[in-house]
Amino acid sequence: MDLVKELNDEQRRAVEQIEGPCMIVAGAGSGKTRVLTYKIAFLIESGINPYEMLALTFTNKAANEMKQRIRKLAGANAENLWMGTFHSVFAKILRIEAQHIGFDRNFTIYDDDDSEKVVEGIMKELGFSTDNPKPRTVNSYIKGLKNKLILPEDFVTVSNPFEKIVAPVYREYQQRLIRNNAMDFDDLLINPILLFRGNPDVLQKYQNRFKFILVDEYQDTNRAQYEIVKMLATGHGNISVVGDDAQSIYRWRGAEIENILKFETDFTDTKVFKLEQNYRSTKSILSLADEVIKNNKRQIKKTLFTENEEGEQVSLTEVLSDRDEGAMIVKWILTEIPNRKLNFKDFVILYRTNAQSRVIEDALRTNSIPYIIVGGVKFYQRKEIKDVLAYLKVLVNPKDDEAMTRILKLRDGIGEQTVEKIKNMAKEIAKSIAELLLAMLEENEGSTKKQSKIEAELMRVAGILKKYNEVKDGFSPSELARSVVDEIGILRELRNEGTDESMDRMYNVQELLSGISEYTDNNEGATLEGFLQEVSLVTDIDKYDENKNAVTLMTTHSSKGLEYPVVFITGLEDGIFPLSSSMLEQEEMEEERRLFYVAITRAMQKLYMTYALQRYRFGSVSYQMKSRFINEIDTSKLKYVKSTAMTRHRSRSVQEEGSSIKYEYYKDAGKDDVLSEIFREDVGVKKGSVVFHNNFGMGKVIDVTGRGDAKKAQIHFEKVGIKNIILKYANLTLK
DNA sequence: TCTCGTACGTTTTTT
DNA sequence: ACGTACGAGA
Repeated sequence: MDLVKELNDEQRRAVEQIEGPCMIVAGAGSGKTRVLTYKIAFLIESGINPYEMLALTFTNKAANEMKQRIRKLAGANAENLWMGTFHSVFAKILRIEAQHIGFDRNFTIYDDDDSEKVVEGIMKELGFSTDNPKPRTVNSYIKGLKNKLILPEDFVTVSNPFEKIVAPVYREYQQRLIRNNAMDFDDLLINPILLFRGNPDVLQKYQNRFKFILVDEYQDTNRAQYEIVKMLATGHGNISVVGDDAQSIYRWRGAEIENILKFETDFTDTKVFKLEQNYRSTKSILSLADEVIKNNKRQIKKTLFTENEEGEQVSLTEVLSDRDEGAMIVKWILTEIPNRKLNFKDFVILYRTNAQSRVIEDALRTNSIPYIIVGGVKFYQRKEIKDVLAYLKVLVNPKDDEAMTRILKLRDGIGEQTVEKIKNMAKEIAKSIAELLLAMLEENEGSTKKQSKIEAELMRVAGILKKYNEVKDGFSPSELARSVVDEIGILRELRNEGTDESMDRMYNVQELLSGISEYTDNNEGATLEGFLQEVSLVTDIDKYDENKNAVTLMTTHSSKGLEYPVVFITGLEDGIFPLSSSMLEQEEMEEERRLFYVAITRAMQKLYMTYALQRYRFGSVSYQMKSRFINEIDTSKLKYVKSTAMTRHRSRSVQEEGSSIKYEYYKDAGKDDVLSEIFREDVGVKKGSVVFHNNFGMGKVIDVTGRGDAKKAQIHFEKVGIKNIILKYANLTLK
């Protein structure tokens, strides 16, 4: 490992700073990951046992990538390193220490949907209406409290009517989770704190174990994460954090930008390193980013610079509609690919909300451009997947009444009423539903009493549980899952349904099974518990394969930490970016601006930005104004174009009263329609015309062959001689 | 309890 | 545009 050669001076200094608190403020594209991985490798080379290090990242993907890189640098030594997201690392620790805080080690992890269901159930039980406030509102308020580390017992002196509902629900919610032997995402961070507070010896154990702590994306840590880090680092004080306050975009989830702003005062004798050289972007992209972010007041002072070339001007385009936006992007992709010798995978299309992806997908699909979409409806949140997982969850954790409720409701003839009855019966004998049903099964054994249909169904479920409880230890997770899926006949059921959606669902279940097989094969001694935990904590971005040759679509949030040669930032409209609900408070506006900054700084070579004058929102046309962020930048430095209609206008007039915009929205225009519209420049390309090509310059057309997509021209260029050009890709201009 | 129709609200962003 | 949640009727 040659630190001097691989790193710049500041990076190297940051890497070599071994002891004490260390804050690395790393501007976008400044080699943050590089520094972090080298630092860990350097620690290992300096003789520090990887077993004594804890590295915390924001996504599993970041953790896996870093692990790989460290392995390359430090070899097998790196194996015992603890590296992962806060959530996964502390889930692991909590399983080990579960008994100290009243849980079993096989606790279930509840996602947001699960939490909301629990909240809804409690609200009904306590006699609150679920119309106003909605369970969802109450749940997210509770999450907010938990993020701020306000426990139920701290939340008693409440004043307003809303909080008077929240307080008892919150209280009961936490108790319910303990009863179900379950933790939600926030508990995975709060419970370590309770564990450490209540058990100083346990805290000491981990303080002694983790002698070196490194935290990535420190600007996005919340109160609980901050407390954990502080507790663990107390004593040795060997804590390195890496982050960029300008890229803090998770305030809504409880992230406190203050954590990074006050790090220096939190930890005495902090060494601060600022990575200010950007290796990613062109000068023109970086200067735009700078222009945007300087409108924010609160930030750590730093000046980003780059030695990269000036590059092409950033492009800003006004399009008429969301559809035009898609068509425009298609056009750009098809011209950039030959121009820059790029592949589909070199492009990313960013948007503020997932809902915006749809129109863009349409444009890509009609033009046969391969794409992958990150985020949106998550695989493990799908109904059919949750249904199967519910069985596995109950087998692992028989106290999980939420999963059990789900199972029961799937059975024929069992509905709300029956579940209510069963729940109450279980409550009376202080048992979980699964425990109760198993006990009933035992009792009924050998009895000849005639069962009602409902009883029979209940006993069938109990029978399945009993059967698999008995054999589960001898089965691998994949064998068990396969067998359970067969038993409940969900694949057959979905196939018989025969609709397109049901077939999709069937494939999803099959995909789940292969996922479990893969997990079983890749992890020695794989357990069902392990798989379920992984499932709860992976996200789309973790599974995202950058090597697949396809255009990527994702939200700006998901793009953090990634880079692409060509970036499209779409929907730069007031109300969308910045999002309207964020336009009230100064703090939130600054966060939106940081998000815009993140989007800009993903780009390496070329950045395209677009806004549409109108787009479909909530099923009807809404007229949009360009983003206020655009007014904050000097558009004369950009290539600013107001485009004319791209897509065919027909079939539906959407002109509205009082609007000066007459616009007919096209519908169902086929691929050829769009292409010929987009590439209408091509129409005039014929023998003898003089044309201009972005790469080759001026030339004269010698011959034209083929038609449609395959239309080619033989052109004699002044500079490079004769070339055969596929017009579809070339974007020639007539002179 | 289920099934079908309709009305309604949804769109932030994610571990 | 879409999914879901709820009510009426079976």
